[in-house]
Amino acid sequence: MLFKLAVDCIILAYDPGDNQLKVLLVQRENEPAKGQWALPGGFVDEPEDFAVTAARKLRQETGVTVPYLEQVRAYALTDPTVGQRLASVSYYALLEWAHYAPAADRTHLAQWFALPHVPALPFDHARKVQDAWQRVQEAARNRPVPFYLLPPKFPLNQLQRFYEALYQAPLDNRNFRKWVKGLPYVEALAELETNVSHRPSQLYQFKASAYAAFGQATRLTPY
Amino acid sequence: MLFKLAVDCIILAYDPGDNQLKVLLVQRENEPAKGQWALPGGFVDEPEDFAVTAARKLRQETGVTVPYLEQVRAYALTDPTVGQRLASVSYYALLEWAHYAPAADRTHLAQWFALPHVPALPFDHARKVQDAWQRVQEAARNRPVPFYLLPPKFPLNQLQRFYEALYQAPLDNRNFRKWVKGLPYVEALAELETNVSHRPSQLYQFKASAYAAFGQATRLTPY
DNA sequence: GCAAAAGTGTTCGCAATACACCCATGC
DNA sequence: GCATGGGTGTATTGCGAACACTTTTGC
Repeated sequence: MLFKLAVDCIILAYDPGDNQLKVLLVQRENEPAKGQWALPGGFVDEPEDFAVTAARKLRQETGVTVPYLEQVRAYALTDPTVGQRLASVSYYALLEWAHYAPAADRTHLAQWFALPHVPALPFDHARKVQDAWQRVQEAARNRPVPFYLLPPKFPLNQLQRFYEALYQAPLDNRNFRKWVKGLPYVEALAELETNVSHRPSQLYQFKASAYAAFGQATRLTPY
Repeated sequence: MLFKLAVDCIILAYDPGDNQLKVLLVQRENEPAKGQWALPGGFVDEPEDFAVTAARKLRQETGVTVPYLEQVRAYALTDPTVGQRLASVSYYALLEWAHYAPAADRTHLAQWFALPHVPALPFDHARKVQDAWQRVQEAARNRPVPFYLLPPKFPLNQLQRFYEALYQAPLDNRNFRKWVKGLPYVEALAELETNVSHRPSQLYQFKASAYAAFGQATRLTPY
């Protein structure tokens, strides 16, 4: 028994404009579900690792090049209208918001949607988005996820709002700052925001070098 | 491009005899890797969910019926000698040691191997075992994994040795017992071990009813 | 001077860790 | 009575949680 194999990409970015985690969707140009918003992806049609296929499809459809893709899981397509046997493997990627620069030769219209407000999605894409989101939440407990999603320099309150968006829960500002200051891989810069109509915030950055040693020892998520 | 899709099963059980987590392997009866120990599994050849296929293959090859299977992830088979495109999806299951009762009509010789000492495995099976083990370790942080692996009645020290086997790390006996006694879903029985040449241990059991409420709140893993 | 967001300390309770000896049984 | 594994308590420490006001800037 043979299968067509599809890959789906859940591209996530943190929009500092409205402090929301967003997922990139494309408008389908073919049946089924033509015209609807859906996850970018496509059928595996080259003898290469699925992640490579996923990155290529993503590049074609959205014009975005992502640095890496992390597998979420495989799904047996349950749609009873498809006669042929189908399976799909989904991947998530974390993208810095400012790096979103769709190439001109993309084949689909792409748009960001805030995670708690994604539109109704065809097939099992809604579930895939949920699964991926949950995986990122879990990943953030073991790895420095915000490193991939925040700009190189950021104020602490932005980091806090990122975590609030990721876990959809408010955090105590003082406890949060206390926690961050204990982290070995976040360092303060001697630089302030400018041109804001309120007290300017100090900027921070991630120290990539300090990551390697951690992951087990220090707590990576805020309270 | 079409794929043959395989499923692989990582069946885990806790052997109270030597206090080790073990994985069930079968001896391959066909090429490639004929005669070697490998994970039970096979090609998906029916239009059904992969997990169902996995359970059926498992039943055929080892004679074991497992209550459920949990997906680990999908793999693109990287073996360059296979001309045809192959993918595989692996599943793990947790089995109570005493429930291992292979049916007579099984097609392969099956044997348990202690997790830290699995033999060299063909294909990418070694990696699959490692991935599955890690997933079980993670699952134990959110779900009552020992419930599936220990007998209905067990002494506390057996539970401790299970956790020590799972995480390959020694635990402090007094702290462990203190922790267990705080769990709402482990209850002491008015029953003792018998016929042991030392002080008999008290038996405990899991209270299935108390699981539902937890998973987030109470810490599920020992120190 | 006012609006808007940044930044700052302390207290309390509990959970995590470390640690050494007595107990009950079979032989 | 001795070998074997089962069982017990306390003190310390550091982290998680709760909580309200002052500071700096642009306009």
